[in-house]
Amino acid sequence: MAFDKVKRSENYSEWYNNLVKNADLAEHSAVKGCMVIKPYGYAIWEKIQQQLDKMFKETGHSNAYFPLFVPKSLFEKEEKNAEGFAKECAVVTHYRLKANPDKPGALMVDPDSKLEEELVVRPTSEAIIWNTYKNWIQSYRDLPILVNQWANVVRWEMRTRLFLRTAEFLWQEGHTAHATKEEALEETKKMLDVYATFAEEFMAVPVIRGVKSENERFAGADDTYCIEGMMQDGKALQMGTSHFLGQNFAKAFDVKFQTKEGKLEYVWATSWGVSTRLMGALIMVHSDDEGLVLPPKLAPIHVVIVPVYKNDEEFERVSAKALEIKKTLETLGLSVKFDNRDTYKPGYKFAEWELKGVPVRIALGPRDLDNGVAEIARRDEKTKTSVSLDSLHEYVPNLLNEIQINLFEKANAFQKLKTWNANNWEEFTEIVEKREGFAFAHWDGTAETEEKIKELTKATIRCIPFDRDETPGTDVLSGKPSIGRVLFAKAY
RNA sequence: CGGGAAGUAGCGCAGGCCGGUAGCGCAUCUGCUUUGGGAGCAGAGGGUCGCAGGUUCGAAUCCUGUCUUCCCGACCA
Repeated sequence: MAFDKVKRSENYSEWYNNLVKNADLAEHSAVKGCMVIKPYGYAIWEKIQQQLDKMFKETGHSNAYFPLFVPKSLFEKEEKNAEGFAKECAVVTHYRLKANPDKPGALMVDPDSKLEEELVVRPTSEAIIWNTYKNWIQSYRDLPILVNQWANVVRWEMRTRLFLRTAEFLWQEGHTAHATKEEALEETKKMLDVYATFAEEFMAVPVIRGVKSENERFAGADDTYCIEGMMQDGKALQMGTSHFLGQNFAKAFDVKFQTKEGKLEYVWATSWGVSTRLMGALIMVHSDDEGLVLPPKLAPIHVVIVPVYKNDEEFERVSAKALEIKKTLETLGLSVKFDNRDTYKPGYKFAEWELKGVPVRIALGPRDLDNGVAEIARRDEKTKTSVSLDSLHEYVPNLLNEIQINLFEKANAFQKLKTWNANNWEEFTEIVEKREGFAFAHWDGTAETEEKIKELTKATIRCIPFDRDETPGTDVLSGKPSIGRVLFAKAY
């Protein structure tokens, strides 16, 4: 185990990279831009999946699975969507290898195995799904269709970072079909709320909900809703999107249904997704120089028990009590690890479990047993207290709740601290470039101004918040009239 | 995809200019002593120097190509 000591405040991106590797979350693979998610990192992703999946089911959705490959002819049907993704698609052109006659032991693509039609490796699944939905939908009785899939997708990125942007990543994509525009809009909003609730209540990350500007909108959508979180370097991270697709895909794939009145109409669509990028957010929002800090609700291990002892006899004594505590806490639904490795000293274990972000540590030694207590350390505040053994079954669950709340409140306070109204260009550049935070500023609503601001400062419109200040004003750059403030920030 | 840097033991690095067959710290293994914040001592094991060519009697070192990573830029539904 390596314990790299690059401080968060000194080099944020190096700190992030080291943390991902040292906490055993993920590593690079032999494939450019693709990562290996290691067991501990994957365990966190599984917690994320389980909770989201539950929330999807509670809102009436079912899981299904669609193919990895999309025939090019289907992919290109919805023009804007195809255009948007064209530059980053992996394409399968052949289906066979053969021995290379010039190089013993080497293989080559068999030129005789060229596919009649190229297959696009899905960067997203709208095309294959809408081609399928066409067969599923005849009448209003077939609607709505509320389907989600957990899958991998590929986007050929030029510059990658573990979890934040990789060529292949894991995500879920919901794809729904509705009889009316109102219902589809309601679905779009509902799923964004699911994401926001998940981010705030489970990841302990406060998010700003809003609509994307036309520039930032999903290609093929009429509207894209999003949640945006603030990382500890003041940059924004898009943590989830929900798209109102209008009738764009229904028209492209000719998906019509017969209404009660017997008329044929195009169906209305939504799609929504979150990805392994959430892992990046989780890491960047809470962690510190000691390593990962996990909110209890997503921690694979809630409590680690570290025994302290001098000899076999003491170990036996401490061990017996530790196992008893483990059992008690597990009965309460907690995940408890008893670190009884004899090959490491307590101090080493403390540091290791801190690196891995385990929310609560219980240290237990002979001295504690004599006093009927255990030493409880919380990862978020790095404080320690002695707690009576008799009260652990109440103290620990309460502490976990407190940590969950504390992490959200700290993140929330940080976000508020680093968010300002920018009333003129000077203030705007000061906030975005020097103070490194979020700026609520007036925007004239044009793509030109948006582009220009991006060119000058690298800040983009993260979203037009749903609950924005709608006091009219003048654009921070162009001086033209604005009907309300929008959220600007540098983004990942 | 453009500019810069890097790749040598599991991890972090030295060696490279001036070619002679590889070293340090941590980790690992064995033994003893240890164990309340990253243990000590003694001994041991582990590397075709990213990969492929080339120059040379001889290449980690020089040359060419290639792959991967990092930083900056362009791109990022």
